[in-house]
Amino acid sequence: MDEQPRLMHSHGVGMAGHPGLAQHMQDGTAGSDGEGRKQDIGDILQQIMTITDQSLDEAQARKHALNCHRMKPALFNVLCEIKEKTVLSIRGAQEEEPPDPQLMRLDNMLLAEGVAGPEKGGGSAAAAAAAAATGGIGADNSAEHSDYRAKLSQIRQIYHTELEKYEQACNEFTTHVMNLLREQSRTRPISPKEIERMVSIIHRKFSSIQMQLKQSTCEAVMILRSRFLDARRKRRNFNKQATEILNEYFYSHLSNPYPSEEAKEELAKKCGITVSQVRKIERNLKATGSFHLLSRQVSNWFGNKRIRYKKNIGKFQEEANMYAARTAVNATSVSAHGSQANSPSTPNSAGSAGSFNMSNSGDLFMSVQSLNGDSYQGGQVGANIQSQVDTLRHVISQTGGYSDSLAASQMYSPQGINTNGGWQDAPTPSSVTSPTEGPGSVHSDTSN
DNA sequence: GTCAATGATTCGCC
DNA sequence: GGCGAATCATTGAC
Repeated sequence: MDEQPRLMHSHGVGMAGHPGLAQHMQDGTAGSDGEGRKQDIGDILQQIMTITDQSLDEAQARKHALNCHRMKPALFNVLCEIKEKTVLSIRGAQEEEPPDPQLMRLDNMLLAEGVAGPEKGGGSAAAAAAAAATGGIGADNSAEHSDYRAKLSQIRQIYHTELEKYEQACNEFTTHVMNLLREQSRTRPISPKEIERMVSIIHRKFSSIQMQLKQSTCEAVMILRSRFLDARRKRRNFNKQATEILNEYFYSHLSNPYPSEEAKEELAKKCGITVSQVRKIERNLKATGSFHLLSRQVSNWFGNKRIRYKKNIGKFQEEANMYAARTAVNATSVSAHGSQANSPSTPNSAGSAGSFNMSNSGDLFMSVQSLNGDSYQGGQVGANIQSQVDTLRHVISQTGGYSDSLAASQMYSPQGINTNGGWQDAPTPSSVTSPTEGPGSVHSDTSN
């Protein structure tokens, strides 16, 4: 096989038309027998076209014959020209792609997280930034912090190792392909531009793999952050007292268990929201001027309670009975004492605004009274009658022969959940007091 | 370790 | 913006 360089640039391509062929023809083979040459070219093309239909041995033999053919250099040049034109037309549309916005986002995020870019404390800085962003992690969580930093540093290390591997693999593969193409250029027309294009394709492929690596790293960082910083991870069960307060309210307002914002705040205060939670909330209140956070946990609790109660009334029957009985006792007490409810001398009377004192854990009944609004509403005992009646009805029904839980659960339906699955008589939640109050009703005492 | 309970979040709807 | 519903994630009992 001849050893002349077959890269297209070395063939002096550039004449109009088919200069390679023309050159060959001018080299003494043109002019005399034009018909014979046409026949030759026709034969060569025919052989090329049918080469894939032949067996390997046959093809090899034909290939050898083609390589030795006197017209081969000219044909080779023609093919080079055609190919170059085609490749250039393809390339035209692919020049200078803009940077991928997704890749930019990933890069920015990795930089922000301290995974990409110079070390400069890397994970530590990111952990500190994350902590600052959440604002909820103090010195008491320094152990978790160091753990977080360690894990982030681990991610960073893995990311850089993998990145190096990818870059190395990319370079190796590019070199390999270039060598291969140079080798193949001996037997088929391959232009340097084509090689260049192939290299850029390889780089694009590897950069897409790199993007996957960056994506995975981002995901890992996100998971790590959620693992250490997600509020859900800080979940603590409410203490028994708080649960009882909330349950008292829920079951005593079963016909409309939608506490107003004020009621939620009041409940939140009265429940055992931890000191740190309260402090955090207070900080937020100062910073934002919003009072919604204060009752967020209460809202969550009621949201969960409503849906879980509705889903499985039977399961909550016993609990409902217990709280209903307490409230019933409360109601009975209210009825029995009648006017005394307004007496300033009565601990839970109007005179004791904000006297809802759950520190006296033995006085749940009192708590219910307060929560039902008696002590807030300045003697509007009647305003709370509806919820008391609700629970009384329930207790009376319970003692009236409902033994199976299904029947018992159905018993609740008319007073609480309607047939559509919604809460019956559920107007816009207004206050901590009975739903029978007007929509605009608010506590007279929210200073507590 | 399993599993039920439960607080918190997310999403779609109104 | 609040709610219901679904889901996640943790706790605590066993």
